[in-house]
Amino acid sequence: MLAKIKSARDALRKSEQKVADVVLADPDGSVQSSIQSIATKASVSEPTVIRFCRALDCVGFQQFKLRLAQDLASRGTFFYRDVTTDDTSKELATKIIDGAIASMVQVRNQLNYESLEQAIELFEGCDRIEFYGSGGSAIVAEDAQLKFFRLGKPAIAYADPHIQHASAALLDNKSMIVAISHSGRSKDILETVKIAKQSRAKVISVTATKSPLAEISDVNFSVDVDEDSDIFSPVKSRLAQMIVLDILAVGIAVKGGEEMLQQLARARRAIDFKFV
Amino acid sequence: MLAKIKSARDALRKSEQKVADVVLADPDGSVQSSIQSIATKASVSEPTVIRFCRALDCVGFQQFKLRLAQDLASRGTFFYRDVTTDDTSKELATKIIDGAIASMVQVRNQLNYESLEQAIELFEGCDRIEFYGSGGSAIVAEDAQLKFFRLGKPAIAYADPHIQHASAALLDNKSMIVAISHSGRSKDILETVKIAKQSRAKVISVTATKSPLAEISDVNFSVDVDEDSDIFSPVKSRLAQMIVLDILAVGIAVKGGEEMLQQLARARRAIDFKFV
DNA sequence: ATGAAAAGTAATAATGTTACGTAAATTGTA
DNA sequence: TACAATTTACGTAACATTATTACTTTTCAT
Repeated sequence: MLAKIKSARDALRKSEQKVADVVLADPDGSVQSSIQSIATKASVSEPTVIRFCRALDCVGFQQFKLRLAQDLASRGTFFYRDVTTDDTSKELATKIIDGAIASMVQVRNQLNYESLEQAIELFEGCDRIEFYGSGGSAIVAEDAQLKFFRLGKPAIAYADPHIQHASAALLDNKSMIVAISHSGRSKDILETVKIAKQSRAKVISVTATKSPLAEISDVNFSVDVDEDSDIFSPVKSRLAQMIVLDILAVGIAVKGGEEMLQQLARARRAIDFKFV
Repeated sequence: MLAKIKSARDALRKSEQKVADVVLADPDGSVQSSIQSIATKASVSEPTVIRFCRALDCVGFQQFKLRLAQDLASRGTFFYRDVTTDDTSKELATKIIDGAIASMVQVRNQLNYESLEQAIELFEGCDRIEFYGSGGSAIVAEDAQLKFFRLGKPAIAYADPHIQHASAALLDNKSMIVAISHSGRSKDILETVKIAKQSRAKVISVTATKSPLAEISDVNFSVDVDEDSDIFSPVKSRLAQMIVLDILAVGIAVKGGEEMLQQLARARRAIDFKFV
């Protein structure tokens, strides 16, 4: 949630930003405050605080406070202290893994189940799915392709922006695309999505809350991870994105019932001869 | 908090016990309920619920809810239970994430730090590194390539077995290869590694303990993940492999000192213009 | 200058909390 | 044992706080 506020901050309205700053400055205090005291601290009106909460995908102030509280609680369990140059290899490994776990816990707490169900429904109405991502997100897109094509519909992943554009132009209203981006601000992916929308394809995104990409998507899965700790290696956001898409894939498989289960088993047996 | 309720339960008054039972029966639901709905569910009055909260050292219902929420967020059970077809989307997501976390914890417990240091040392003596993996492991290999080429040495990933063979034949004793495989029994990857060894390259593997692949490698990172639970989607072993390689990459970067840090920062700035 | 978006005011609804009274249980005394 | 006296448990209803909605004013961009 804290990461979510940080990444959404710039996309918020002026007085909502004031609220964001107040909360970020003292998260622990905020979870115990009423709407009134936060409004006063930020010198804004109370409805503005509510609007702020809504902008962060919460239904109201209470839910916002609960989520924030949970975020703070899980922060304490797995310290994601940054790696330093004088760590022993054991400390290093522990820090990295704990950081990864912390971001998974965050995903668990912030995942929007409505989005999940919407996405599943959209998928069922489509006859093909394409995954777009560049750089690190290209890995996630490919991983998703592997998962999804076992579900019985054509699934493709493109990393090259030019090919993404070309492919997006050829979609129709029975197509679904999944745009994956850490920041949600990559020009290439935004352009790709615009083209896909012109083709009337359904757009799912896996990116930062309130980012330009999230705003133009039909359904967004918010994945917000602290930038700071990514200096050495941006593995955390990638893991988070992968797990979100895994949940989506499994959700679809489960909805598909017995039939789809057998399909999955068949896909697995098909490669058995490859092993000693 | 849950434990607290349980142990305090018998010392509570009769109607407060009813409240305790309601909360214990559905803690997740309770944190989202109002005092009223809990009172109704327990067939007691609202003040009784407050008294119940006070008995648990909370100043009011709100504080109780916050504490309970934090408790739930940080409860570190993470026991993996298999996904079933009648899970709600929430249960499903929770199970998948818990499974992923469980496998991370497993990595943390079984990671061999000696192997880590050996691998770092081997890397320092090499002037190039290649990653080989097929199927799901190809994703991991590509991810590793992204991480490692920022460290200043040529890094390549190959998914195609034929190309792997060809490339492995062209290595020398200043080369390092990383073979990634879930089972460690893929004929293709075993063949690739044999060729690489003939070329005198150093062989690191990320695979199952005691598997054929592990046995013929110079250094192995054991990654063992339950097969059974992979029916729907084999994301867990992939996450585990990725995190192991991330630890290796960060370990190398940290050993590289200030110089390498600047290199990483440079790599990051180079793509800034891509964003809006 | 006009319209759309943003922020605030004031009324309303909901929720939590307190004060008080009644019923039940407990204790002491005849 | 019976019957008050006293304490404890619980609920009712009034109250206060807090969140939310509807509406108005302001601000900004065109």
